Amino acid sequence: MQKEAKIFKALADETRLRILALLLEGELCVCELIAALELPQSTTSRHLAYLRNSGWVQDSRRGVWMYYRLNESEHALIQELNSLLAKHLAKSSAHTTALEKLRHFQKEQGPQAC
Amino acid sequence: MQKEAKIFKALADETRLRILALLLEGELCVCELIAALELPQSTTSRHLAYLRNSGWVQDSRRGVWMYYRLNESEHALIQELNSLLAKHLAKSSAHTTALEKLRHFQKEQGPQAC
DNA sequence: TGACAATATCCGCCAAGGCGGATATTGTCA
DNA sequence: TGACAATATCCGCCTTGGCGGATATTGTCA
Repeated sequence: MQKEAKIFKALADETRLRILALLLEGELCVCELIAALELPQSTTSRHLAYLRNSGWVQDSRRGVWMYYRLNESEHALIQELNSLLAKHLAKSSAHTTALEKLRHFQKEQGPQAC
Repeated sequence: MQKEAKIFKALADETRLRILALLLEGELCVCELIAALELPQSTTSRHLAYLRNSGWVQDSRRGVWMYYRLNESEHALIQELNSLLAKHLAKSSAHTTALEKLRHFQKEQGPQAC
């Protein structure tokens, strides 16, 4: 049950919920997340580290860029929670405006123009 | 998304997960929870208040006894999380021993022998 | 190699919330 | 009403973790 508490702790913060909601779209680079969330770089990076440590996301480096994606091979609870998040966070206006920011950033500058 | 974060915050504590797992069995009196969890009365009561404030449980007084049960009429997310909890916490040994403690207390002293 | 860009980590500060003993509240019953 | 039992709340203490600016790390490319 300790493991489960750790998994839920990661969800007990609005910024991390927003990050997970964005990652449901697919893999994203840190600079894309910063642009979509409109948060300072250190804050964004700290939350990503938290999500990594609690088993929610995986990272992979590609040159200077770090890409984060939802962790596919983790605790079954995480997988089922992902479905719930997809269903319940998508409606949120916080999420749709973040998505717009993301699309705009991707069009204007592209991921490699970070 | 703030609402969702509040819902998940309630799950971000092992004691509260244990309480919810017990309440999946049905309505319980505070003294039964104290016996099953083997926690101080003030600690137990505080967590119950937290669960009440975050929409997870309802209470009802019956004489001197306060009974707590899962809140049926809340956010859809809570209902779906209840199913997940039932599936994922039931296996935990922390839960099965708490259940034994509960059964023992109910047999030995009964809820009104608190 | 040196400069730069992307990211991670460090730092000091602060609020939320965990703990359990002490106290207050509330309902019951003689 | 007074005593008691069940529960809630208060209190002081302490840890976790939020924040964002400053600094360290790491990879790239000329």
